[in-house]
Amino acid sequence: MRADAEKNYDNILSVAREVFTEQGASASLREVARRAGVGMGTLYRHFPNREALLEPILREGFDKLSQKANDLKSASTSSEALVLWVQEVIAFTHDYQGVISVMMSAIEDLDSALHVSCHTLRVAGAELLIRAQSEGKACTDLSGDELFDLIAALAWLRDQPSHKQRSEHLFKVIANAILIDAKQVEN
Amino acid sequence: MRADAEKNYDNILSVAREVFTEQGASASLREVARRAGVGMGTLYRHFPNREALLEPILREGFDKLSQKANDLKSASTSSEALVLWVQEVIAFTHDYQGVISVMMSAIEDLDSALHVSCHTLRVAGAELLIRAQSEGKACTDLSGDELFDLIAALAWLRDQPSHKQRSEHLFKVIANAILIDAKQVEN
DNA sequence: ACCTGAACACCGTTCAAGT
DNA sequence: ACCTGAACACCGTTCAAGT
Repeated sequence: MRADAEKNYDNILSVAREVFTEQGASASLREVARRAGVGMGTLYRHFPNREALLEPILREGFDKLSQKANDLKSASTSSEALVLWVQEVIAFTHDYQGVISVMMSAIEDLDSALHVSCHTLRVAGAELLIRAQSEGKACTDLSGDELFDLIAALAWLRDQPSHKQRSEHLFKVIANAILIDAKQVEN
Repeated sequence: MRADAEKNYDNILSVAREVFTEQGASASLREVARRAGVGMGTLYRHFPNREALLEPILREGFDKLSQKANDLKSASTSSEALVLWVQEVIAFTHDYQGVISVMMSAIEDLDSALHVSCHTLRVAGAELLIRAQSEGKACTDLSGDELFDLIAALAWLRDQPSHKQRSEHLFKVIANAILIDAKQVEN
């Protein structure tokens, strides 16, 4: 890549992170180009669509979440690790409002630029679930895909104008539904 | 209202129902005006915004759901009534993809044309919950508002491209989490 | 009273023209 | 190679002009 192109690429990306954080994952791409001081064609040359632009931004966060999953495996009990990790994922998606819908579509769409990273994230969660299940700490009546659906539903709820507090209580209700025997997730 | 105006009003409404069913709750209003054969000004005169247009359409469905809630009170046990009604609500919102987000906003926004109908619907659900709770069939650890949040989260999940089957199983997992002692919702 | 449709300010996406 | 920005086809919303 030519030096000027690389500079544009990096600049667009860092502006996009800003704009998506401020205005959510469906913010105007024109606004990104404007703030980055490049023409629309330059943006489209580097990132052919919105998902291609979200990909490097989200992947960075997803990688940290996968790392976190590994850390939790050694630092916590299997059920604690599961609960804490799910909370981390929800908190992360909340930084880019509306991104959870994009992720849910990407996971179904093999051609999406986001497909691989989203799939990888889901696998990281499934591993924590399987670990808890094998220790008899989580319902075996739940698949990794279903766990991800639950995370998505809770993340969506967290994005709604309805109170954050309710969403936290519901998180506990659902956590207690999928965990076995553990002392109840404290109120 | 003048006769020609009333005719336009009715026509716009029935076209809107069609379009929202086909393309979801955020379908193009221009498209509605086009299909109804009226100018944009006419549409805006009768319905100053999208929610005003959704209101009569949704209210009709909400009224049926409230009726259904009453019917279920006499026809079923309190826990069955609750579960069946929640399923009805989810099925209804699925007819207008994306409408659940609009409903969630409207319930927070006192000025929304949809506020009253959404609030009423939530109260109907809360009554079924309270009834089940008073008979010891549902967790007392749950408010009517939280029940509605759960319904919304499940409805959102149902709208995602991810499999319908998973969303049904998760429904059972969550139903069993909020009901007490009842024989498990069958698989 | 009520209706029409052009006008305005946005958007995503493409592509000829420039360097 | 890469960039620019006008062009195109959409959108929601408003409003002067018509009946």
